[in-house]
Parts: sequence; C-alpha cells; structure tokens
Amino acid sequence: MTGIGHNTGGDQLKLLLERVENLEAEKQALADDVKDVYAEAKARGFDAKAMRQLVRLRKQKPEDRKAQALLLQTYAEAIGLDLI
Amino acid sequence: MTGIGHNTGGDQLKLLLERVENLEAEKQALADDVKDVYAEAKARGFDAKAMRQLVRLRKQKPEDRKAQALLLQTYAEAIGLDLI
Amino acid sequence: MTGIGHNTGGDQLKLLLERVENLEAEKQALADDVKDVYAEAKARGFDAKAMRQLVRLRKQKPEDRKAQALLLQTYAEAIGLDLI
Amino acid sequence: MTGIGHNTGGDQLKLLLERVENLEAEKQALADDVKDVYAEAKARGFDAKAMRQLVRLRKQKPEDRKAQALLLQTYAEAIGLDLI
DNA sequence: TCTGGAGGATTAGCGC
DNA sequence: GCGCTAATCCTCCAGA
Repeated sequence: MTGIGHNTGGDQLKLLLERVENLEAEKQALADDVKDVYAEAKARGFDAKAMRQLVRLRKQKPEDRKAQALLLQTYAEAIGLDLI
Repeated sequence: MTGIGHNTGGDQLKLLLERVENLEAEKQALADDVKDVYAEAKARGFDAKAMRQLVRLRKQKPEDRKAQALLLQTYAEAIGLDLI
Repeated sequence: MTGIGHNTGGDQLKLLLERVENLEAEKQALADDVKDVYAEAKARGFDAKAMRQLVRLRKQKPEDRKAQALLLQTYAEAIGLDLI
Repeated sequence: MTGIGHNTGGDQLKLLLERVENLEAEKQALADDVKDVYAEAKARGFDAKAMRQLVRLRKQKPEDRKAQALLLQTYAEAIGLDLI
C-alpha cells in the first residue's frame, strides 16, 4: 500500500526545482527589462557599452575604484601606454 | 540663465543608469534566493550539480531534449564511449 | 645619470606582459584551429554541439562520468522526467 | 564480412575528436603557462588584475581605446562620477 | 589561503 | 544589418 509519504524524495526534489525555476524565471524577466533599458538608451543616442562600464564603476566603492584607476595609470605610464 | 532642459543629457543618463541598477539589484536578490534553495537542497542530501542539470534539461522542449540525447547516444556508440 | 637599473619596474612589467601576450597569441591560434576542425566536421555532416559534449564527457574519468549519469537518471526518474 | 570502410563514420568522428582534444590539450598547457606568468608577476609585487587590464587595453587599437576612454569620461562627468 | 567550479558579462558568429 | 545564441573570459564563492 502506498501511504502518505510515498515518493517523498521525488516530491521534495520537484518542489525544490520548481522554486529554483520560478526564481530564475523572475531573474530572466528582469534581465529582459535591463536589455530593454539599454535598447531605449541606445535609441536616445547613448552608447550601451560605456553605460555598462559606468554601472560597473558605480558598483564599486569610490576608494576602491580610485585605487584601481591609480594603479592602472601607474602601470600604463611605466610601460609607456597612453590611457587617454 | 539655466532654463528647463539644462543638463538634460546627464539627467537622462543618470535616470537610465538608475533603472538598470535597480533592476540588477533585484536580479541579485533573486540570485541569492536561488543560492539559498540550493543550500537547502544540499542540507537535505540532494546534489546541487545534478539539480542544475535537471533545471537545464527541463528548460528545453522535450522534443529538442530527446533529439539531442539521441544524437549524443548515436555518436557515443560510434566512438565506443559508454554513456551509462 | 641613468644607471643600470633605471626603470627596471617598467621593463620587468613590459616583459611579463609580452610573455602573456605571446602565450595568448598561441592560444588564439590553437582556438582558431579548433574552430577549423569543427567547421570541417560540420562540412562532413557532423553536429558540432554533440561533438563538444563528447569532448567534455571524454575529459572526465569514466567512473565519475558514470556516477554522474546515474545520479541524474535517478533524479530524473524521481521527478518523472524522460531523459531519453 | 566487414570490408574496408566499415564504421567509417565512427572512425572519422573519432579522428576529429582526437584532433580537437590534442589542440585543446595544447591550449590548456598555454593557459597554465599564462597562469604561471601571473603568479611570477604577483611574486614580484605586481597586481595581476591591473596587468590583465593592460593586456586587454593593449589588444585594442589606440584610436579605439582613446575613443572609448573619452566617451566614458564624458559620461562620467555628465553624471558627476569621479573617475580619478 | 588558495584552488576549482559556477554565474555573469562580454564578444563573436550566425541566422533572419 | 541587427538581434540572438553560443563560446570565452572574468569574477566570485564554496570547499579543501
């Protein structure tokens, strides 16, 4: 007889997978929204690549960002590379 | 005098960036949730790697999944690779 | 006077970068060769995607590959997913 | 009877896979070498992350690199972000 | 601490 | 030509 609790492993697993899938569906929807924003920006004449750089830079703490920029500048100068 | 419309480019850009950043913050929160689900699954004895494979497989259309699996089997047999 | 050792840091750095760049150029050449092989395979009627899967599978140790396949099968059955 | 040409498909496939695998083994060896160079650089006090940035920048054509840097600066100023 | 693996982002190739 | 998918690269994080 198949009492309550039969196949519990499979049911548990299925529920876990569904939770993951729902979360990832929401993530995907947001990713699509991000894409839309960049498309809108492009339509207004902005450059998406540069915008992505800005987003990355703004995520960093200012001190970290500055330290990295400084280090890069130092290295660039040491090897004679024009960053400008 | 600085009338309406001054710095509009910068303001537009800032608004676009903020929309992107808000969306990405939400994405990150969801990514964290996904990670939590896998951690919970692991705590219950499930293997996260296999679960990720299942999520990937379930994303595909059944016919596509089967066609690919069949082709792989055919090739594996042709070169003498045991898939089991 | 600029004696021996002047700008040593910059020179060292430049040499290190050049070593990296040379290695990466060789890597790129090999990557191009790989691409050529897949193109040739495709021209002969083989499916590149399935071939990539095979390459991945053959990289694994047989026992690992089988253990993973078995676990996946077990999970797939538990949630009622047809892998075939 | 198994004449010449039997299993030709499988043999062809196997040969193609082996060509890919050999190339990828060489690629991996080079990737390891690259890693070694970065490790050596680190041991000498250089920052690997900044070095990777330099490698990326040096791959670009100077005019492209400068155009991008300029655009980034323009945008950064427009939104009041200090790049320094 | 550091090494391997997974996720995310970028980029190139392809198809529409 | 552009959007999209697939591959590569980089970053982060868990695990040893």
